[in-house]
Amino acid sequence: MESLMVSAITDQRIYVAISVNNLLNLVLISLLKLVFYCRIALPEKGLTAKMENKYTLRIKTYGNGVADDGYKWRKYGQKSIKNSPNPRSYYRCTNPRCNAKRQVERSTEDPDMLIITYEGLHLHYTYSHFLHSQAHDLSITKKPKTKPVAVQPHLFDQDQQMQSIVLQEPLIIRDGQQDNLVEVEEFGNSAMGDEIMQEETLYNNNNNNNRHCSQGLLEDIVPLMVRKPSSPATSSNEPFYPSQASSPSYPSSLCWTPETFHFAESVLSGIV
DNA sequence: CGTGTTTGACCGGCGC
DNA sequence: GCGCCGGTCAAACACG
Repeated sequence: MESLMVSAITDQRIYVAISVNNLLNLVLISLLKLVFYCRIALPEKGLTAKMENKYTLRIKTYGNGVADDGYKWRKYGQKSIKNSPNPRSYYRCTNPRCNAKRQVERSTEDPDMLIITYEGLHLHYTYSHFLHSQAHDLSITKKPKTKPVAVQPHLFDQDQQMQSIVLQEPLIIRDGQQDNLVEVEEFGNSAMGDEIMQEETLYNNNNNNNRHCSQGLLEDIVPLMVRKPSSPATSSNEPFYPSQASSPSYPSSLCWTPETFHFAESVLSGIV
């Protein structure tokens, strides 16, 4: 089983396929620009209806491994694909209530690039989210032995788009007509390769004076892997279990300081 | 023993 | 109808 050597990552690129054809999406893109200095590329047209609930992440990694996205996946197949030297692995969410799937494939052009295709919606929080809410005791450093219980997501009643967001789906906001490819390139990312203990140490060190360092708005709309690409992503079956008590408090390389937030707020107010 | 991976077999869609 | 190909199944196996 592969394990991601996140410590080797110095320049992580995350490509996120999302829909951008409404104001909310534009706001999101603006946020991404602000936080990640991301470059935004318009998509190629012609994505079919088949792509509904299907979206692709392209993740630049250094070393072998599959980035963890906070969900727990079970591999159920692997196939060699025609005209591709790299096999494609098929994963299914281990939550029995969840029909989410993903395919992981190494890019033919760039061996360091992983192409992760998500399909379906998660009907639960990420495990990291769950554990955030569960881990009142900061001394928790081990994986829980019991399987995490699915938590009912807070669904917005009328808006499927918002369901995707709240469910912490990979970054996607869908309006059904036009998909854009957003390339998120994070510069100077630090704190790579943290072990959980190191995370905890970081947390404890920053706990008092860095509480303001919440991820704020992005917390709810950017998936774990995007929010926190420096998370100690392990193999796909060993999800990242942060030791922090609550997600807004844990230290992240994508620290969302009040200054950043106010800056973004002002920019966004300009947009809106 | 429980959980997850591996891998060959099987199935269904699609093009010819 | 046939063959190709991608996706899935499930038994065997590995591992902690």
